[in-house]
Amino acid sequence: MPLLMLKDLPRYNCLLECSKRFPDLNPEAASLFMQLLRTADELYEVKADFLRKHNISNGRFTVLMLLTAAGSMDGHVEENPPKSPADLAEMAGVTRATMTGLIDTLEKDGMVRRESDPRDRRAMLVHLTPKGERFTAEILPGYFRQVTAIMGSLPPGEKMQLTTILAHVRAGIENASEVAVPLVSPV
Amino acid sequence: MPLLMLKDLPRYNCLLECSKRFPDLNPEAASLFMQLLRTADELYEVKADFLRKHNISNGRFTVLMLLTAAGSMDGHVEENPPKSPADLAEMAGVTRATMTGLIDTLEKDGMVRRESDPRDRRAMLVHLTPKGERFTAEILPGYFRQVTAIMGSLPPGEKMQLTTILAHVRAGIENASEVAVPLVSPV
DNA sequence: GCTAAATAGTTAGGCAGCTAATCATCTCCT
DNA sequence: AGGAGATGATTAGCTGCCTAACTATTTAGC
Repeated sequence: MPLLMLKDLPRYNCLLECSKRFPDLNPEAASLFMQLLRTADELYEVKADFLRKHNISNGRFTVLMLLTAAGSMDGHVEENPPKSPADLAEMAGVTRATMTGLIDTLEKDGMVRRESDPRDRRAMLVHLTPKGERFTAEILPGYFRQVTAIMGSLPPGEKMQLTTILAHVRAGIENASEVAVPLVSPV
Repeated sequence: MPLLMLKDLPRYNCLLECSKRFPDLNPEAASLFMQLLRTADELYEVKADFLRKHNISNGRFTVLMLLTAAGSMDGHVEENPPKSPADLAEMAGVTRATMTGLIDTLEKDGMVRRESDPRDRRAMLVHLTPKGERFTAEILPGYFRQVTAIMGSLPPGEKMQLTTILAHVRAGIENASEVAVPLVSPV
C-alpha cells in the first residue's frame, strides 16, 4: 500500500491542464507533493524487499530493532534490555493490541520470550532470545549498508539542503492543517 | 500504517552510539532516511485526515480522481470518460482484484456505475454517476488547496532544490538495490 | 482501608490491500 | 477455422493494521 496510488506521476502539462478545471490546483505544489510521496514509497520499497528476503514483516522487524537498542540502568549501559509490550507499542507508534499480535508471532518464531514483570503483576517483559539476537546481528548490518548506499551518496551540500527543506515542509504541515476544509461547500 | 514505525526519531547522538555497535550504520544517512520517510508520513496523514473527514478511503478517492481526469477521443477532449477496471488498476498501481473491490463499494455508494463494454464482452466500463461527479467537484478543490498550502509555501529556491535532490535519491535507489545483501552471512 | 479511576494485556471483529485460482472471451498462429 | 495462450473480471482466503470491549491489577482520593 504505497502512499501515492499512482503508477506514473502525471506530466507537468497534464497538471497545468487540470489547473484550468480546478483553479485551486497549483501544478508546482502538486508536483512536489507527489514527488515526495513517490520517493518515500520507493525508499520504503527497498526496505520492504529487504524484509521479504528475510521473511519478516515491518512491524516485527521494528520490534526486534527496539529490543536490540541499548538501555541505561543504574548509570551503566545495558545491551538488549527487556521492554514491556506497552512501551514497545508506544515507541513503535502502534496500538497495544497490535503489539500483542506482533509479539505473539515473534514468540511463536522463537525470536522473543515473554516473562511476567516481578514488579507489576499486570505487566510483561519481552526479551530477545539468543535466536532473536543472532537474527538481528545477521540482518541489521545489511540493512544499514543499504540505507547508507542510498542516502550516503548524496553530495554533502544536498544532505544539508534536504534536512532544511524537509523541516520546512513539516513546519508547513502544522500551519496548513486548518486551511482548505472551510471553503468546501456542504452537501 | 506509516512507513516509518517510530513515534519519535532517534536523536543524532543515539545514532552515533549505535554506529559503534553497527559500523555499517552511517548516522547521517540513517537520519536522512528517517526524516524523508517521516515527512512523507506526515504529509500523507494530512491527506488521510482529509479523506476521513469525507468518509472515503484512499483507494476509492484515487478511483474517483482517475475517473475525473480528462481523456481525448477523436482529437477532442472529453471530460470524465469511462474507464475499464483493468486500466484503473494499472493507473492506480493496484491489482485488478483490489480494483474490483474498490468499484464494488463505489457502486454500492452510488458514485460510479458499471456497464459492459460493447466492443469486448469480457470487459466493463466504469462511469462516474452524477452523484460521483458532484462529490468530486465538491471535495477536490479543498484537497488541492491543502496541498498548495503546504508545498506552495516553500521558498522558490527550495522547490527547485527539492526536485533535484529527490531525483538524486531515486537515482541512488536504482544503483543501491544490489548492495548490502551479498555481505550478509548465511544462517 | 476501600472504592473509583487508570493502566497492562488480551480478544473479537472490521477493513484494505494482497495472491492464487476460476471462468469467459478474445487474439494470434498455423 | 480451430486451438493455445493471453487477457478481463471476479471470488476466496491471507496478512497486518485498526477500534472496542473485556479482565486483572495497580494507583489515588476520601
